[in-house]
Amino acid sequence: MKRNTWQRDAVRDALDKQVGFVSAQSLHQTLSNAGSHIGLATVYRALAALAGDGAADSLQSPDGESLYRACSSGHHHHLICRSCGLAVEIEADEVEAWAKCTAALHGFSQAEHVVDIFGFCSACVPPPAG
Amino acid sequence: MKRNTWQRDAVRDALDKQVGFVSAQSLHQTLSNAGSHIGLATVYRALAALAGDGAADSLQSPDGESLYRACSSGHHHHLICRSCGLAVEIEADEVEAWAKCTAALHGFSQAEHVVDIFGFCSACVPPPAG
DNA sequence: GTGATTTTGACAATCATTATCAATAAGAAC
DNA sequence: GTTCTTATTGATAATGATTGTCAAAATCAC
Repeated sequence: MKRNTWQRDAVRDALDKQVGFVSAQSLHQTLSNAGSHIGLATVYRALAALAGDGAADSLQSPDGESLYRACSSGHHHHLICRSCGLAVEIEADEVEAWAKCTAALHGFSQAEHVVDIFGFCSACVPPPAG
Repeated sequence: MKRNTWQRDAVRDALDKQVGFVSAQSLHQTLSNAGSHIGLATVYRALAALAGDGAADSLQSPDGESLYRACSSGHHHHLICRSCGLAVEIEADEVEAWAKCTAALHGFSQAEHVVDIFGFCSACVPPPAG
């Protein structure tokens, strides 16, 4: 049976307070700074559990790190600022339909899609192109 | 000045022969098995260079590994089989337009998008749904 | 409270990737 | 062809995120 622990709550709460996506490492730092003595492995486990339950979204940063964010509900996508981490949830019915259709057309089953946009938000100065 | 080496050619050739996406590690294995004494770090460098030149596509697997594939040209997306690695290049003008528009709507600049679909191709038996 | 069992946490282990740096080799100049 | 400059290689160490281990602690049912 699944048990409730203050650690899991702490992770959930901390994730809720984040504006954008955060790594497990970073969230552990945040919790530690706030005085919590939670273990790093526990943060990893809690985040994985949240993601599994659909209570959190996870994605891979371009650097290959796993990032997490409190998830409002259901399946959706994001527009993520490379600089400040700001994440905007995107309604993408259009893309959902396209993805489903494309997968089916090619005979693919159990298709999951990764659709995210990384860029610089209006508040962040983009570095010189080139 | 950029110099030509057999190592770079070997990596390019090996990548061309692959059906789907491969990791740097895996490509290095392949080359080694074929009798090549190329170094692992060199494979990483060559792949990064190819990706930088637009001669290869790279993406992150759900496990956080960087995968590479010889790239026909331009920007496109993929439908990737989790089992056999088969990758189908997808024309996604629709999604391109959507991504560009969405980023602009929210004031994002220098937007890059990640759009890939992972699933099981018709030749591969999907594991029992959990 | 008691007991069965899940969960935690410190640390070791793993794994992909990157940095280091002396040795090598490509290409230019002659 | 020889010589020189310097980009490139490769063996290995270093890094850094993530996962495994397992005894100790905490949770929930009773």
